[in-house]
Amino acid sequence: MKIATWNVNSLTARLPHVLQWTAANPVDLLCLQELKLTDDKFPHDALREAGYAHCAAFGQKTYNGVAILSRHPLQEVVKNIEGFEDEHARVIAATVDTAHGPVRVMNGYFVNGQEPGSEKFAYKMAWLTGLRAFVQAQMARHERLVLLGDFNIAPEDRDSFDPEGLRETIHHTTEEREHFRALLALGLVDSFRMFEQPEKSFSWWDYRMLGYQKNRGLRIDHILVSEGLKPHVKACAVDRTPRKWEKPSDHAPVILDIARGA
DNA sequence: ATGTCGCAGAGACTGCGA
Repeated sequence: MKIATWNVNSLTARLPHVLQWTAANPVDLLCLQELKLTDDKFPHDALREAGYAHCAAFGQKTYNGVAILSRHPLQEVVKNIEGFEDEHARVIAATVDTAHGPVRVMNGYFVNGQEPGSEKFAYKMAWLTGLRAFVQAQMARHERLVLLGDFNIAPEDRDSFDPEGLRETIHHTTEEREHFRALLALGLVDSFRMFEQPEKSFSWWDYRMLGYQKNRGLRIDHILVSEGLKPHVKACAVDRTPRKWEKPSDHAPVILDIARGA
């Protein structure tokens, strides 16, 4: 079974990319962030034709918005963080049945935070604290759990094209990295780091300054798996292919491969 | 230091968020 995450930076603008990518990569679940559309505009028909008959969407106008596209039925859909009031649509969770039992999938568009010291950074910290409590509660109920999405955190120096020059700037601060480690401390594993990866592997590149062409990127899109799921993980990789297409999202998809049966 | 996007509400560009 394959599960992917992709910040599409507007599903309206990127629907052709999603259809082209899923045609070549028919993953079982595709978790999207930054839909930038309301639920009444969600393209259910086009996605059903692409094989995703079971979509759970949580959108809003202009900003944010997340969705889980699935080839299999979804159960127990939850929107946003239980116990944390939020005006933004940033989290959607659902359960999918697999050959080795149910898997809980939590898809998040984490707060960007703009700049350390800003109000938006304070919101990012509060949001991360709220998310952690919610993930902990979900983990208590779901042994096999995936937390994935656009974390807007580069966890380590090797996840940034310029760790020295960008030290303690947004995505790189000690506080953000401590939040990331606190999520791992709940019993989650960064599936990407379970495997050998190319040097300078990133998932996001700025549209400006030829960021992609110069590989000036960050690894901020992650797939964390619970200990109960870890033995079944076969692979995790970034697919840079759609970042090279015309009018791309600034993010590339990350794909997790989980063994069937087991 | 921002040379890029996408969106909204205007008003044929500007501001915002990333």
